[in-house]
Amino acid sequence: MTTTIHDVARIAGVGIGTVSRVINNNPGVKPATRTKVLSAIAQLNYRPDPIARSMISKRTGAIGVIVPFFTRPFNTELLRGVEIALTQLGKELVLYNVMTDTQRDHYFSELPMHRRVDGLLILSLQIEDTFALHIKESGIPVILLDAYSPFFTSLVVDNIKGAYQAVKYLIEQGHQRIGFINGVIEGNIKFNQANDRLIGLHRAFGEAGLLFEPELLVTSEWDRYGGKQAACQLLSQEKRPTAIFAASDMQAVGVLEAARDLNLRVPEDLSVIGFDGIEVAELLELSTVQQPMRQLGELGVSKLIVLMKNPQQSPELIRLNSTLMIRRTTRAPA
Amino acid sequence: MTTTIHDVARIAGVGIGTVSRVINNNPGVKPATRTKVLSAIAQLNYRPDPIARSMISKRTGAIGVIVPFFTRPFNTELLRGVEIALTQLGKELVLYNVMTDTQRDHYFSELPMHRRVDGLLILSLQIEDTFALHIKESGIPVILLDAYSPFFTSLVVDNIKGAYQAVKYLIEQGHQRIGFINGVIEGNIKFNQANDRLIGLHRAFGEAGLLFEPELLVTSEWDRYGGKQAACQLLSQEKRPTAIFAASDMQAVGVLEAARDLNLRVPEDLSVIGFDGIEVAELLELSTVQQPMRQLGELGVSKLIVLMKNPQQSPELIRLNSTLMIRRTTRAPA
DNA sequence: TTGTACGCGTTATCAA
DNA sequence: TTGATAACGCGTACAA
Repeated sequence: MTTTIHDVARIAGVGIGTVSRVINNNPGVKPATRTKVLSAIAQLNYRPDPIARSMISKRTGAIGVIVPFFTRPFNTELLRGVEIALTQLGKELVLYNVMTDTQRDHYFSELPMHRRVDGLLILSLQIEDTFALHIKESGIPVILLDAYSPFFTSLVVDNIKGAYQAVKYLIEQGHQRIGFINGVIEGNIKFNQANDRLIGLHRAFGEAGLLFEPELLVTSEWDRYGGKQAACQLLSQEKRPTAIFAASDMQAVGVLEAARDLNLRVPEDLSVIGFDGIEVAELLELSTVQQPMRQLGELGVSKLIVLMKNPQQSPELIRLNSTLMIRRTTRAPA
Repeated sequence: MTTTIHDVARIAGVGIGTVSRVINNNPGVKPATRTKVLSAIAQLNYRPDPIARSMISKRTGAIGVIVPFFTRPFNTELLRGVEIALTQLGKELVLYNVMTDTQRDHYFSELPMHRRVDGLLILSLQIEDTFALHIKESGIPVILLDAYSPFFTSLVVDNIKGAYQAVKYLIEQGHQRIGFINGVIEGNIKFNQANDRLIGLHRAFGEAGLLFEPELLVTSEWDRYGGKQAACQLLSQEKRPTAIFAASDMQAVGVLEAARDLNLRVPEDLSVIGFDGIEVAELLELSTVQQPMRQLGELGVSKLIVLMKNPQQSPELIRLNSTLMIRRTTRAPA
C-alpha cells in the first residue's frame, strides 16, 4: 500500500493543502503545523509521487539525451560531461541511444510529443530541417552539442581551426606530403565536422603556399578499421606521405596499426596526428587535436537549463576551441 | 494546447472509453468505429500522455540503471550491453551515475520509492544488507550485474576461474616470480571481484606446488595510475618478478608505462597480463582475461524483464565464464 | 458494442 | 493560516 498525501494529512490532523504547502516550502504555514506535518511525514516515511506531481506541473525533472553512444568514444566523453552536470543539478538523465538513421528520426519525431523529459540534448547528430521545425513547434527546449542547426542553440568545436593548427604544425615541422584521412560526411554541409576539418587543412596549405594533392585525401569510416584501410591506401602510393592527419583518434589508431604492418616506424618514418583527444590517444601517446569534450557537455547542460527558464530565447552558435597536443607520434620528416 | 483523448472522442463522434480501447488494442470494438477513431487520431496527430498513463497503470516503461559510470571502462562496456538490450525492447533507460558512496546510498534508499522506473539494474556496486532489505520491501524488481547479494538475482563473471586461468598460463610458460596487482577491496567479501581474483591466483599457485610470496602482492586503485605505482613498487624489488598479473586492464596499462619508464621490454623482460578485456587491451595488444561484458548486460536485461513479469521469483546466482586472451605482452621468461 | 463516471496523487484556487 | 474542491489526462468498472 503506497502512502499518499492524504495519509499524512490524516496523521497530522490537517488538510492535504497544508501538507502540500509544507512539502513545497510554500509560505503561509504556521511553524507549529509545519512541524506537525513534518513529523507525520517522517513517521510514515512518505515521499510524494513524482508521477502525480508531473501530472499537474507538466515537469518531469528529467532531461533526455539523444546520442549515437556507440559509434565513437568521443560521444561517450561528451556524455560524461553531460552526466556530471546533470547529476549536480539533481536532474535525471534519460538516455536515448541511436544506432541507425531510422531510429534517430523516430526519436526526433516522437520524443517531443512524449513529454517524458523537460528538455533535450542532442549530441553529434544531424537534424533535417523538417524535423527541426517539428521539434521547434512542440516547444520542447533543445540544445545541440557537436552539431548545428539554425533553429537551435548549437555548441560546436571549431573544427576548421583545429584542423588548421594540426596541419600547420606538420608543415612547420617540414612535412610537405601530408595525407589526410577524413571521416564520411553525413547530412548538413553547413556545419559538418568532416568538411570543416578538410577546410582547415586547405587553409593551412594555402597559407604555406603549398599544394594539397587530391590523391592524398582518403575518406573512411570514423573507426579504427576505416583508418587502417585508408592508411594502407595512402602508404602504398609511390611517393608516400611523410605524415598523416586523421579526422579522428580512432582512425589515427588504425594508421598506427597499418604503419606497424608495413614496418614503418612512427614517428621516424611516418608522423601521425589524430583528432578528438580521447583517452586512447593519451595511452598511445598519439599527437592529436584535443576537443574540450567534458566542457562541451557541461556547458550544454547549463545552456539548456537557461533555455528552459526562458524558452523564447533565440538560438545562438557557440564555438569552443580545441587544443593541439603534440606527443610522440609526430616529428620532422627524415 | 495539448490534444487529449477527449478531443479525439469528439472528432470521432464516440466516447473516450472507446478511444482508450482502440489505443490499447482492447477487444470489443467494431471495426468501423475503430477506423473512425484511428483516423481522428491521425488527423489530430494525437499521442497519449505517458505521464497520465503511468498515473493509472503504475508503469513508466523505463528501467533505471545505477552504475559507477566513470570509474572504469569496464562499466561503460556493461552499460552498452544494457543499453542495446533495452533499446531493442523499446524501454527507456534512466541513468543514475554514482561517483561517491554517499550518492550510491542515496540512490539505494530513495530510488525504490520514486517509482519513476519499473525496474532497477545495479552494476558493479556493493549493496549493504540493510539497503538490500529496504529495496526488497519496496517491491521494485532488481537485478545485479557484476555484483552479488543474496537478496537479488546476481549475474557475475567467475573471477576465481578467470584469475586462475591467467596465472596458470603464466606458470605454464615458466614464470615463477609472478607479481599480482590487485584492486582495492570494497564492501562485501562474499562476492568481491578483487578477493576472488586473489583466490584464483592462489589456486593456480597451489596446484603447481609453488609458493606465492606475500611481497609480490600489491594493492592499488583500479586505474592506470594505481597500476603504474604498484608496478614500480614490484619492479624495484631485488628479485623482481618476471611477470605481472593485474586485476584490471587499466592497471595493466599502468604496468606497461612503468616498464617503459624502467627500460624493461615487454614481453622480453616482463610479461604482463590484465583483466577485463576492454578495448584498450586490444589496441595495446595486451594479454588479458576477457569478460563477456556485453553479454552480461544483455542477459541482465532479459532476466529483469522476466522478473518484472513474475516478481515472486526467488533470487539466483548466475556465473558467466571469462576467456583467456593471449596477445603480445606475455611469453616465457628469459 | 459503446458511453459515463470514478479514481490515480498531486498542485492550485478560493472561500472560510 | 487553513481546508475543501477542482483540475491534470487517462484506464476501467459498470450501466446501457
